[in-house]
Amino acid sequence: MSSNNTQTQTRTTTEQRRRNNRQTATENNADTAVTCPECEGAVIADEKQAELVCEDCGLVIDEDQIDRGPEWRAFNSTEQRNKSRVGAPTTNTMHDKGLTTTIDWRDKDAYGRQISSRKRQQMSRLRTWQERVRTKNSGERNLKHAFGEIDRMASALGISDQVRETASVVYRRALEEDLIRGRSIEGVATAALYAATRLSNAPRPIDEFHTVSRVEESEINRTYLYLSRELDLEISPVDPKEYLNRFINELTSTYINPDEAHSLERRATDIIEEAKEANLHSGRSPTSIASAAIYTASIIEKIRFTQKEIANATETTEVTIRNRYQEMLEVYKDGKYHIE
DNA sequence: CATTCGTGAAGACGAAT
DNA sequence: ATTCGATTTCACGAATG
Repeated sequence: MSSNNTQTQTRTTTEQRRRNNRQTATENNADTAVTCPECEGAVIADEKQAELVCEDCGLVIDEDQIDRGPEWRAFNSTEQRNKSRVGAPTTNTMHDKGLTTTIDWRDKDAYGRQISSRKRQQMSRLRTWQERVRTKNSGERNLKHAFGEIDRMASALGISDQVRETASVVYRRALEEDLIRGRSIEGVATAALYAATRLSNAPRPIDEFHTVSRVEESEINRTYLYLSRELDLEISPVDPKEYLNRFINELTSTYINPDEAHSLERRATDIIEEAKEANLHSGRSPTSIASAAIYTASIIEKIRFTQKEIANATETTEVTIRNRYQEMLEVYKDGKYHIE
């Protein structure tokens, strides 16, 4: 809150100063009125087209001027009120875009004179607080950026608000524990979102995140492991059943009716249970188990899908399905289900 | 012809050293 | 830090229907 205030104040004062400057500038212009070299008529400045034009004969005196005036378009209600966006140019090279004040470390005044010890002490205190405000701002900015990313990715992947919330909490904790240093904001944001889906028992295969996040898959994984270790996130291994819903929806929405989808899912759930009994799941990737179970279910239920179709819908490959589904079928045959 | 099946090479990962 | 073993993926060709 208070940091926000400081910032807006800084901005307003800069703005006012600019505005004053601008006023004196136009006054100066009026004093040294230009006349047209052709007809001696008055020259008017067309700021919109960045031209100096003679009012009488239309001669263009000077063009391609830079328009230093305020922008008169309004982008939000605040801007609409002041109809102005002037201020110091911002830079991305500084974490606060250079909008905060910087206090020199030298104990000199503006004329280079040594300042009194009392002033020196005051300056020292000011520097301390300035640094506090600045770093607080930096953290806030970091969060803002990260939350923006999280929101964007979550929208793209259709992840629920509740999971986003969790992701934000994870990210905030990471920031507080200084785990971001040396890592990209986007990387940590992605990892936090991935962790959140795991924490909320709504896991997504990690490569889905890669499609929306510019960050390499390996980095997402690395950062995720780091976060979960450092933050003691208690994340249980993914149950392949968690994937069934999504995968089957993905697979069936265009092909078959909801009833068939349901029986497919029930059967696949059954198969996974059996497979777990037989310890077929340990060491294998949960997505493999899920997709192989779906393929097996599709055979049993006689709702055939090709391995290729399932592989596409489940972020695995046909080969992996092949390698898994036969042993699943074996186990399942010896269990409740008997096929001819 | 599409689908399924099998294989070897290569990469990633975890556990062990 | 390296090594080893299991898993997954890729690219390919053969078998099947």
